[in-house]
Amino acid sequence: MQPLPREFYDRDTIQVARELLGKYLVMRRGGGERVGRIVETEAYLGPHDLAAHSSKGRTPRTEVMFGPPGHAYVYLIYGMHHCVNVVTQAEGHASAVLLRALEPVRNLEARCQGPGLLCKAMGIDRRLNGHDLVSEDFFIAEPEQPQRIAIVRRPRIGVDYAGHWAKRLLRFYIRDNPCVSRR
DNA sequence: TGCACGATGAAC
DNA sequence: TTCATCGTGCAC
Repeated sequence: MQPLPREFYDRDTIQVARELLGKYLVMRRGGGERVGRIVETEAYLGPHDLAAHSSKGRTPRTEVMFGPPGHAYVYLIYGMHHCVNVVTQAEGHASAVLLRALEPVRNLEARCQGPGLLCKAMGIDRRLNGHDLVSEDFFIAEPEQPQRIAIVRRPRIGVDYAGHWAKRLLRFYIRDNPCVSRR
């Protein structure tokens, strides 16, 4: 399995969010290899998107979002759960795609439906913030035999504070997949 | 220096 | 519906 090239991430964020569905998230740190199939994502469209962390401006926390594409933006939420995003588009664009749920493929026994559970199952924490996904130990790859999928669009979860941005259909998931966090 | 509040998950 | 738990951004 080959890591997706940086050009994959250096594109329109909605396009990346859709195309990440069905891809494999691979973790080769700490011994064995853990692999999950991405079944649910959300797009965060830069500083003007009031639901995006980058709407707060360039801060120590959001620094990675403002950086080059293809890097992991990992943060702690509610003091106890981690969430992982992939940075998209050109440096300074400050957009990203949140990975919300996986379907277990290899060495994933724990449930991984929801961004916090996904990180727990894959062993992702803030030490991986800024990690380059164009690498050999933590990356995203095209599966050997890609499946044909139907994509459902819904409003993003937990962003009711974001005004009209909360209504945008920026959450994507694989139709009828049982591992999606919410219907 | 203090404080309100989450891109959540689990229990009740 | 409530709560655990703490880093972040912003008010003072």
